[in-house]
Formats: sequence, structure tokens, C-alpha cells
Amino acid sequence: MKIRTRFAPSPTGFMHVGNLRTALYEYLTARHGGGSFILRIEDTDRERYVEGATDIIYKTLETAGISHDEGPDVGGDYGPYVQSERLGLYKPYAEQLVKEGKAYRCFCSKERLEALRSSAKEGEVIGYDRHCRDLPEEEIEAKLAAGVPYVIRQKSPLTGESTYHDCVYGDITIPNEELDDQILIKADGYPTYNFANVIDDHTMGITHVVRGSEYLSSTPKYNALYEAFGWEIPTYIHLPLIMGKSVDENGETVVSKLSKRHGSTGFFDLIEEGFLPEAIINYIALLGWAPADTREIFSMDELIEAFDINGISKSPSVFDYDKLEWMNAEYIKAMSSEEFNENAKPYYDRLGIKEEHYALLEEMLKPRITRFTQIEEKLEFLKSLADYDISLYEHKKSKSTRETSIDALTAAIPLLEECNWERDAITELLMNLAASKEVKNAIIMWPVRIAAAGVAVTPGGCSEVLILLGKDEALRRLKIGLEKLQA
RNA sequence: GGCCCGUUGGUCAAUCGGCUAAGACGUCGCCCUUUCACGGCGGAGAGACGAGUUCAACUCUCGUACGGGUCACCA
Repeated sequence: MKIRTRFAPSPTGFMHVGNLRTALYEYLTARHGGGSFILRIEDTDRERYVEGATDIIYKTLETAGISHDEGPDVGGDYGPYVQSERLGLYKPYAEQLVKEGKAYRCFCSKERLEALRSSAKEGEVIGYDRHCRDLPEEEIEAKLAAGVPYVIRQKSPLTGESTYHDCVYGDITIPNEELDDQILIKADGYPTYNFANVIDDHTMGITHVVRGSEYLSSTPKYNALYEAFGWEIPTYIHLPLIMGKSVDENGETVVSKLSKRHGSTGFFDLIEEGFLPEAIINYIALLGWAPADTREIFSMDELIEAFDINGISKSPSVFDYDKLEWMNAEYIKAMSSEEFNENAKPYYDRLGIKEEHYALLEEMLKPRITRFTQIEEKLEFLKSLADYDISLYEHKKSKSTRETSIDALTAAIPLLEECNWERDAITELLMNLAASKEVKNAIIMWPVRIAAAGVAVTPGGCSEVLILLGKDEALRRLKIGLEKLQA
């Protein structure tokens, strides 16, 4: 049988990495088995609808490299793929269940339900009391005739227990008394999420239901529906949750379900911070799943190839920005020059960097940045010379002091003025100078670089900094440096 | 609170009864060095706890603790 999985997000305008990972695993499950991946938009909640939210879903999937075979935008044989366009579809199914005695009309008002709930004792949680479950036929007719609004509820078994199999968690058994008579059709005639979900999954031929573990305990209700209709129950793959680390007001580190308080948790938030889509996908693929070997870097195709349900873990995992950062750096290091320059260009442009320096910058930056957004900050010194303190010239490890710096700059400046402004030439010149003075390279290089950059840390060394500045600017800064030292 | 699920270093994780318990991130140290990095080498660091089953338990069973999820006319 051909595998069919689906991603069924609600258009809320925000794509959480947890949702994205669910989509990823659904996609991988389908692709690994040569099956189809379907996108279905669950927009039955009119109140929560956000304009443009579906576009964010499309954009996220596209950027992430997760392509769907069927969906609202690409069509398919099982459409429509937007729930609001399928509204007429659900009620007949519910009516069928009512006719067969597997569901019933419930006329209880929200007020009655509310009163029921508030009658519960401290700490107690009670469900629906099944007041309308066995209403006499005449009473039902009378209420219908009187136009009393009603919902349709599922008749859940009262005793015994339900067991089902999940590919990740194994056999799960839930006492039937835990199962509420859940609402299938709301008073406004719209289906509830759970009901629509089952109808849609079945009518769309979904074979593998991949979703978060928060559905683990409500799955028997879904199964009861499948059974009531005589439909085949899909294969279940429940995923462990993704957690976030944060620090509470007492300074204690707390771990809880990933949310906004943990910083950027939206896919596009991460993109904006400079994380590459491939790195994000690679990282979240490994959150809750591990391959059979110890590989860590996976392209999407490699993920499809290696993905295996057996590798999915049961316990929740904490989203670790440090590791994502590392992985992002790995992706940057693996980039071709073209890719690197393309990604860096927006930042170069902001600094007014000319193309002749691209190759040099790539060499300097590639092993040093973990995100492209760091470029501007790393090259800040090119924009203007900082008003630095001369204590910068003192460096313990290099044994550089104010005096050696004065010597170095005094000797280096005239030589550099005569120098052919080329990287190797500058390096050679400075090294020769050090050799002739019988000092370590650092004694010369350190002060020259400090004077040129005005900051202690620069990507790349002394010669590179000089080249990037250009001869005029570089020499101007060196002279300023010398004056500062002599003052 | 009921029910369900989980628990291997700070984090991600391997292990499917043989463990001297992988690997990665992070962290620390050393080397390299023209700063910071990169790179190389090395270190510290783990089975929640208690019983039981077994020749043997991280692995199976039970209990306890802790964590999470769930109990809507939300999705």
C-alpha cells in the first residue's frame, strides 16, 4: 500500500519549529516509503483566522524544502484541501452515526455545561454527564421542532478499555470511562477539529497519521470513530515534544514546552537571525530522531534515505541554540564561493565593500562566522576608526608593549608607504622587518593591526586588514596610531 | 486531581540482557599562531531512586520520585 501522510496546520500566522518538525517527519515518512505528502489547511475556526496565514505556511514549507504532492495550491484527486471548503461534507457522516445509534443530539446549553463544570469539587475535573445520551424520541422531536440548538455527540463506550498501537510508543491502553462523549458537530453546524480530522484523513486516504504526542490520550476517541464507520484505523506515529530552556525570575533554569519566551521559535524568526533553512531542517530532524549511524549532517535527500521510524525517541527534547549555531557554521563552511558570496553580499553592500575583496573576505569570514548576520559586526572596524585606548597595544602573549609598538610603527610606516599594496608583499615585508630586528612577528604585526583596525579582534590578520582598508586609509590610521602612542 | 507517556553527562543522543556505557554540541586544558577564530590533540562529565527476575540488568517487571501531556461547542 502506498503511504500517504498529511500535514494539517491551522492558519494562525506563525509557524513554530515544533510544527515544522512534525511536517518534516510527515514528509520524510512519506518520501522514505515512496509515498505522498499532502497539505491540508484546517481553518474551521473562523474567529482565529489570520489574513495571509496560509501564505506563511506555503512559504515556510517551500523555504524549508518540504514539498507537498497535494494541497490547496497544487490540487490533487482528494480535494478540496481547505477545510472551510469541505464544510458540507461532515454533517452527513455525523447524521449517519446518529441514525445508527452511535451518536446523539445533545441539547444542553452552554450554561448548563458551565454549571456542571463549576459544580466540580476543588481540584476535580468532570466531563459531560451524558444528560442527552438517552433522551426519549418524543423529547428529541419536540426540541427539534422548537428549534432548540443542538450539537452531535459521539456515544463513547462506558466500560472496558481501549488499546491501540503506536509505532513509537507501543501499545497504549486507556480506560473507556476516561473517554468523553465528544462533540462531532458544533451548534453552528461546523465540525469539531477532531471529527473533521478523522473524516478528512479517511476520505483523503491517509495511511500514516504523524502528530505530536499530545494526541496520545485522545487517539482512542479517533479510533472509536473509525470503528463506528467501519473504516480502517491508520498507522499512528506520535512524536515527542520539543521543549525550551529558559530562566525564571528566581534565576532557576526551567524546561518547558517550547514557546515565545524561549526566544525565536518561529521558523522565519530563525531565518531572520541568520540561520540557514537547510541547517534548521537538519537540526530539527535530529531533535527526536537519530539515524542508525553517527552522521549528523544531512541534506534533505539524505534524510529521506536515512529516515526510519525506529529511530524516533519517546522522550521530549530540548531545543539547543548552541548546537543549531554549530550546525549553521558547518553549512557555511561547506558552501561554495558562489553560495557564500551570494549570502554575504547584502551585508557587504551595507559596508560598501568592493567585489575585488570578496575572495579575501570569504577566506577570512568563512571559518569564523556562524551566521551571515555577524558579518557587519565583524567588519565594523572598516567603517571608521574607533577611538580606542592605547592599552590595546599591550599584549601579554605577544610581549607587545607601548615601547615596542612605537618602534614597530616607526619602522613599518615608511616601509609600507613604499610597498606594493598586495597581501603577500605586505606579509613578507613585515616578517622581514621582524627578522631584521630579531623579534617575534607579533611584535610588529600586533601593533600594526591594532593601529589599522582600532580593535583587538579582527577576522583575519594584519595584512588582510591593511588590504581591506586600502593603502591610503591604512597608512592614515597607522600614523594616527603612532601619534597616539607618542602622545 | 483522574488518565496517558516519559526519565542515559549541562544539551542532542547510541545501546534492543554481556558496558571498560558510543558519538555530537557545549565546557576545560594543551598545540598551532600575527589578534579572535579555524584546525589538531587531550580532559572532566551520565544510566532518577528502591526492590524483584536473571549466571548477567542502562536494557525486563513492580513500586516511588520527578518531568511532560491530556481531560473545551480550540485547533
